[in-house]
Amino acid sequence: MTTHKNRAYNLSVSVDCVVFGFDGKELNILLIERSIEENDGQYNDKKLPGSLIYMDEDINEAAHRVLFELTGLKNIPLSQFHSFGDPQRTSNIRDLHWLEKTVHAKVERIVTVAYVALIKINRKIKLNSNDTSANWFNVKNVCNENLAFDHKFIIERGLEYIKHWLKVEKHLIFKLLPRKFTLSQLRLLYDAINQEHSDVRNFRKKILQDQNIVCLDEFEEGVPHRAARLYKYVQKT
Amino acid sequence: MTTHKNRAYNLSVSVDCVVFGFDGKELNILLIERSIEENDGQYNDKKLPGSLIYMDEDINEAAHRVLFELTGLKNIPLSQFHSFGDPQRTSNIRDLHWLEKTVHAKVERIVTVAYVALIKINRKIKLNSNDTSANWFNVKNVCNENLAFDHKFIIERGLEYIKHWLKVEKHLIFKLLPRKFTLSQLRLLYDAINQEHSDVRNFRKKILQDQNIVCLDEFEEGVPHRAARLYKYVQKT
DNA sequence: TTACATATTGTAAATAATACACTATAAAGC
DNA sequence: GCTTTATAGTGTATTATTTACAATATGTAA
Repeated sequence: MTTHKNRAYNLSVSVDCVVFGFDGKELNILLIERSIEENDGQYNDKKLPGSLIYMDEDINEAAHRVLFELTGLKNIPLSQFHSFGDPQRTSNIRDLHWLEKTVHAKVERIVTVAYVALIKINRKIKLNSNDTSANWFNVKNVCNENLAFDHKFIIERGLEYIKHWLKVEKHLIFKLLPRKFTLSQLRLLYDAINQEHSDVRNFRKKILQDQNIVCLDEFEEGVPHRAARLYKYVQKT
Repeated sequence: MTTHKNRAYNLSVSVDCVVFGFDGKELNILLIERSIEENDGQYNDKKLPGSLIYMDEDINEAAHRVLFELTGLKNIPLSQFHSFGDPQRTSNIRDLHWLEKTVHAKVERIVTVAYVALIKINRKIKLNSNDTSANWFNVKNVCNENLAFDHKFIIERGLEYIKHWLKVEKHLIFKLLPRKFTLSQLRLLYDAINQEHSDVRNFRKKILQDQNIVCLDEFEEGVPHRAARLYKYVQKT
């Protein structure tokens, strides 16, 4: 067993937000693109919206603050899902230098508390700042991207978490859809999250049992084929 | 919104273990009883097995180490379930003083990462040390106990977590039972966790579908009535 | 021998899940 | 206006799962 000399009362705690959106076809995730100036040129990569918490700040509040600061998103229901505390997760010198420059302080080790959120993809995202900008990226392609720290791992765990979570709390899925949606959109979203291909008729049958899903007298517009009926989700007591 | 002056790079991170056991009738939890000497006499309360992590220690490793140090339990499968980071959770002066005395250091604020475990209640627990001792307590009565920090809240969340978790990963429940168990024990455990009263026949029918539960040619002994058959759980591929 | 306590067993009804293929409607191209 | 194309929308039969419900069996103790 390793021997440990010091109790850790001078490490840092951060929050990271794994925010999912749905573009009608595929699941997307909100990432911060960053540019790092280096001796041998510029280095570009992506990271989760996240930062260190303040000394007198609740971690949940911190998650909301950080998400707002980096993306402009406000009042997003964030759910804590896991904390990551491998000492090696901050071992990449590039990440550490960037962070120390950003927070103007020496950072030794960071334990991060990760949150997930499901939001509508058409929400307005903050405009680019000097060296970072927030954007949506297809979750499927994330494995090919350059990601900071252990953020690729955190995203995978976040994805597992929502998959599991939506099995139990089915209504949460509507947070990813526009207020008025078609049953095809809903089905494609189900299938995107659960990586399956569900039967159209059985899906409609099951879904329409839910009294919270109400049929509207409106139809989608601007499609080059028969327009689908719109539905909305209303939470009933 | 509150204004925050300092990034937190000098706070502490702890781990706390919510360890459940089953005594055949009720769900129990492993708590540390502690005695605090004060000017006006002795103060007794209980706390979760937990402590600060070391500076170069993984949080999962820390949870195992701390549980071993405080209870003597080794190789317990611990699952992280939530982190608690309200700055007010360490606002009780008595808790803070006790902790600072224990770790020989000044502590300002602690974010704790909580873990759950399900274990057999007959596992040997470490003998009492000078001012603390680990013991089993009925979960139902925990709300009437004196508990340190926000440990009452953490236990409630831990209980919700295992309830939810056992719905998905049903085999985990066997970690709470002796290797050989009766179907009544299993049913009482189910009911204790889920706060329900299941039908004897339907329960047996459903349970015995599981090929991993195998019927033994042995019966319980020393009961003042018809002895029940024993079963064991074997993980099959 | 009886009282007591818990173990053990089956069936019918209701509900939920699955498999499966054709018609309807709107826009676009000709 | 006719055809093509693309997606919307619909029903039924089969199987699997869940639920409700009560009498007999077997051991100890009085």
